[in-house]
Amino acid sequence: MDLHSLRQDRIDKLNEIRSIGWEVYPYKFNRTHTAREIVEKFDELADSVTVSAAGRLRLIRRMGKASFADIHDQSGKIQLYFKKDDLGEEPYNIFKLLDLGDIIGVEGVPFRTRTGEITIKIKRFEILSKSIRPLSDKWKGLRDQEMRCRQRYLDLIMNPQVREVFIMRSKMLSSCRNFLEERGFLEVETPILQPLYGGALARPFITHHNTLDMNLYLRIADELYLKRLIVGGFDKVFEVCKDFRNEGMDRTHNPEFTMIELYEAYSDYNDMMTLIQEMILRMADEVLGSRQLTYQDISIDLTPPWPRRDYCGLAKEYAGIDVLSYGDEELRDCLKKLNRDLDTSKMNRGKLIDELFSKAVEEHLQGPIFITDFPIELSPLTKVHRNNPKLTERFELYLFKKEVANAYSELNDPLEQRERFVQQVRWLESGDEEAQPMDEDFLRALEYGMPPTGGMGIGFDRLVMFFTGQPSIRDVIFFPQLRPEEFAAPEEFEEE
RNA sequence: GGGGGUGUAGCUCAGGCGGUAGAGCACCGCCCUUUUAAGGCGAUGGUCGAAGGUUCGAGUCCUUCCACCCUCACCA
Repeated sequence: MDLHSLRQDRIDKLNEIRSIGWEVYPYKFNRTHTAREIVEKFDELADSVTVSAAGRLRLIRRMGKASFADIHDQSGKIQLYFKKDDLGEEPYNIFKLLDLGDIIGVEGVPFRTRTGEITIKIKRFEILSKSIRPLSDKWKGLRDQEMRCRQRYLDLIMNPQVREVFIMRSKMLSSCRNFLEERGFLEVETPILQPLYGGALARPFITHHNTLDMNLYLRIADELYLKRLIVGGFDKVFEVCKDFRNEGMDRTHNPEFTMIELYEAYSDYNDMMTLIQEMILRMADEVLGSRQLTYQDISIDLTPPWPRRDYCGLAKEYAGIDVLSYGDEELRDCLKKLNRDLDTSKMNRGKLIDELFSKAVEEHLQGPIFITDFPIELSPLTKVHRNNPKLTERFELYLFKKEVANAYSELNDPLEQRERFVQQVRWLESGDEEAQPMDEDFLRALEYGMPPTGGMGIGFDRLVMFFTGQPSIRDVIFFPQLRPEEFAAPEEFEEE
């Protein structure tokens, strides 16, 4: 049967049910119990109490004058028993017109079948929503990766594990919020549409405001706005921010993604290390109930303290390179040795160092591990290291060879910040599309004085991937970006 | 952007060296009043991703294109 006939079949049934006088899309239904509650409270309810429940019909086993069916609600599933003698002639005939996927409300008494399954013996039922499109295979579910993303609702109906992943995502976010709020952090909201972008090294999305007749950028990070709030006297702030970066997409990158950024006045990057360690442990304890994190057959132990290794030391150990004393040309040569196809001619010093590190070192960082004290070229918004002017007080946290957090002692010297911006602008003008533009308004804010501050950004989607064992970022974002689909309208509308 | 893979019924998948398109589930009909992916009998259902080409003949071979997946490049 082709889709059109299957759909038309269901529309015909819908009309037949209506013609008998039953409502097909009513306004409301009163439930007394969820599926799970009926199972949990079965001893109090059995064979005596009339309960009502509602959900989507997922299986029907018809046996002539009596039938079993399973409905699913958010809590789980419950079996229903429809018996012609109990329901009467007309309702039982209506029941025969139901399809898998319909949403129904039922009323009846819980009992246990011969085989021991808790079941509602239906006295009365209502159709709450008639489904006119068939679900996927009842046993195999929905496998097609593309359809799973495009029609996430169908994925959620058919594949119960998917629901669990997103429930865990939600729990992780609450755990995070609770953790920060308990420590006096205030959740804030800052602009997504920004006249200037900044706070990270990435290419932005550009959009246009008609009334102002100006281009606006979708934010690539919140950093510069949150620091303005620190200037304004909020000592501890965080934001759960959707950021947008106009770059490649793959297993660990979606154009829009979620970052948790937080800033704490009178702290430095050492405090941030302690904080993220406690925060992730809290999530692990609350959401996983374990401090072992297993991802794709690799297990890591989150028991603190997590090792700290400095950036230059790791570069020396794994690449044999002394990042600080090498000149640009020497760095270029080293990079050529690691990857001869790479075009290094347009790379500035920051890019060269960054490239070397990710080629030679990253693969060793199973984690949890803090990489500390990055070269100054990589970190235009970070305070110079208190013991070494070529370094900055910055760290990245790695789990399973991937960066999941990035933090610094925030640069609060407005004059030095201006110089760093000038360098970025030079790189921007020489073709580095990821360098940052000058932000005079941000500099003006710093000139009023920002306290010493520790700040951090946490790649939330990746953290969810690792906690839930999902291989792709697309599995932890409800509606990941895909190319638009070509749509054919249902046949009955095609002529109009 | 480079390389590799996938695309066949509503869903999940088979289709050897080119010879009339297959299964399970779903759907439809009949039987069945405690089933468990209920069962039994029967029927329907296809622009084989799209467009070209080779051939007497293409799901199968060739070319181009589209979408998705993996991988590399780039980034977070």
